[in-house]
Amino acid sequence: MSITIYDIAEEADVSIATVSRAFNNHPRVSSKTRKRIFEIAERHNYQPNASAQSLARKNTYLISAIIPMMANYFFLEVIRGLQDRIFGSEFDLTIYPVIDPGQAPAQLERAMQRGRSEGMMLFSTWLTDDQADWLSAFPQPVILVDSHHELFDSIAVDNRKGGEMAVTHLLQTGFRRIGLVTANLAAVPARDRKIGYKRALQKAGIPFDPTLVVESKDVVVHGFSEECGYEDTLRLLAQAQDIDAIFATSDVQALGALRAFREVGLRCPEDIALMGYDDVKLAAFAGLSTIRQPMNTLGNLAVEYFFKRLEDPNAEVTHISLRPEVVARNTSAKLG
Amino acid sequence: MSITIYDIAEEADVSIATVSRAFNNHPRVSSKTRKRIFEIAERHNYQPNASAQSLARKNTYLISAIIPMMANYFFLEVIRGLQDRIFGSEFDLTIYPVIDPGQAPAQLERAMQRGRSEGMMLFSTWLTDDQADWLSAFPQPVILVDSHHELFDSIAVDNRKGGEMAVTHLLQTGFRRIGLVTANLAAVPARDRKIGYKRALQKAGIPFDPTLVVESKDVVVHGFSEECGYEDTLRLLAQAQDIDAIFATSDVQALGALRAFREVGLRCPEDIALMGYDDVKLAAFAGLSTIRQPMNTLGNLAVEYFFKRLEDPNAEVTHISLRPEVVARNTSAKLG
DNA sequence: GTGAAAGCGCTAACAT
DNA sequence: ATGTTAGCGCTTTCAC
Repeated sequence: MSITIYDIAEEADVSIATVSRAFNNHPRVSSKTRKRIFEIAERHNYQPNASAQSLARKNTYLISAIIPMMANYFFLEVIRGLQDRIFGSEFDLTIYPVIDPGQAPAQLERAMQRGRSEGMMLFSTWLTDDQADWLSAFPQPVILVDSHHELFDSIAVDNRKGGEMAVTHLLQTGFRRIGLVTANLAAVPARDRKIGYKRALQKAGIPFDPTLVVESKDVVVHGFSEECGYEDTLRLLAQAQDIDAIFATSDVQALGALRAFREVGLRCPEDIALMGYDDVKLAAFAGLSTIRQPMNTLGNLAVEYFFKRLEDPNAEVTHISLRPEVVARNTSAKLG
Repeated sequence: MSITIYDIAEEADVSIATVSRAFNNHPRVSSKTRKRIFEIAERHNYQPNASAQSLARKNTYLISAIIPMMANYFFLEVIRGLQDRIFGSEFDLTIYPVIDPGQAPAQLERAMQRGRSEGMMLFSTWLTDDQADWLSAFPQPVILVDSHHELFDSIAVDNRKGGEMAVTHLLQTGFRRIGLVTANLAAVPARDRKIGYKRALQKAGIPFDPTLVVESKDVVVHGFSEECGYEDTLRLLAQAQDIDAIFATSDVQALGALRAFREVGLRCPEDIALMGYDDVKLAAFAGLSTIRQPMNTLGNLAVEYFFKRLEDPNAEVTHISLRPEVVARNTSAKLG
């Protein structure tokens, strides 16, 4: 088999304890033997066996992140935030990707297995109470990112506020008949953004008009796609009267809306304004006004709270709600 | 501490061996005791310790994938391909993200540590010979994806062919003075695509004109960015005579080119045509003609060859070269 | 400063 | 069908 601590010990004519100490930078190893050990290890390309270390130490120095990868750009930025904060620590990040929602439970189970990692960060996944109970039975920390449940520390962006900000921005720019192209309301973020939409109208004293709202019935990606945005926008345009602006619950949907506009010959923002949500790279390119989520911060804080929880498992549960930000570009520009 | 196989054994009044067998679906456990064991395990929320299992089995059932995450959309699709093929197997995928190229060596070392995984798939990373030697000293399989080195199995897309196809497409559509906006030639894919560019010209009997070429000097992302594409295109337009088309070595650069066109008042494709490379989502939205890489297939094959190598470590090294595909959209449309 | 030895939690012969 | 036992490769007391 592979070379072990025993082989090194034998060749260096010391005990395995000394070899182990040398590798763990234990102070009480004479620099002479330390040097000899390293030299031999180097020569044999020796590396400690991670499983054996974990077993003996009862520690893996690994953090699992479970990330649904449908929201392509969003999670990339979040991962960047994770890495920034983790790099330089003793810890290492491993990502369990979830492509199809059906894979989530299996990945959860794997990530939580004892001896795999110290705990996990779960992204953009809404837990049922059953799942939450199951998870909370584990001793390892679980941090929720971009979602919420009372049992776990969570870091999320305030979607209601974000929805409200989007619509308020449109109102302040001078638009009045504002439509909503929303993803499937089975998705909590969509639901929250819609609540924000209504709240903004209410604050402005504008009555809610259901003919100005279309909801995606898609269940695969919950309507968070260009195609859905395109179709739903066409539906909305067909049914709505005097509409002069649209708030779409994501940037990709908004891009679909833009395509729909082009197709029916509407200029944006001259004939109809548009707000997206997320601020993905595409948005800047398309000149799309949108609501930016602090994705890097999300990642940073996730690691932060993970470490906190690791230190003090009994600390009170913390919920952080970050504020999104309006990014005004072309599609919501004031006219004249 | 946490509950172990011993606790279960004691409570079920059997030996640990029986408990182990029950969990590993060994046939020779009476269904009565099996049931009892499961019941007790369930009650205590028992899970085997992964480190202990790996140590005893000498097997982790884990595959490491090292993925540089700068090329945002590309790797997403590849991961999808990986997952598709891996899901349902005994194996599990863990991703070691590389955000900053400087993190790569550390991640490599971690992923290759014995007891961590069965081996790794390394994405879009060109190995120096020293690195390759170092890696090849490990017994674990290493599969190269989107890059190439003679020592390892590799799966890549033929970038020379792709470059040639892009330019040939432009020529066939009727363009003659074709410029090249290339990423830093330190990046092997850029180099290969440029070779393709030259080859296409040569086959068409058109002499190579260096004033039609600009290369990014960026070293961070090697010029694969919208900003670089924008600036380099402006440079090219300033120096080139009678240019009627541009081939950019990536879609993001091409988007930058599009912005540059708008800025100097050039219509595309009426005044100048454009080809990108990759076929990211943005490309379809922008109506950008481009070269599509079979990203899903790349992921699928990576797993395929990983398993093959695991089965037969001494099999001959395989190099697969996939063919890209022309996607003709608006920016290379024939006029009139 | 170094060694001996007892685990860590599990698997897998080898018995019975 | 089940138990005994010897590892797997390492860490960590406790001696000296």
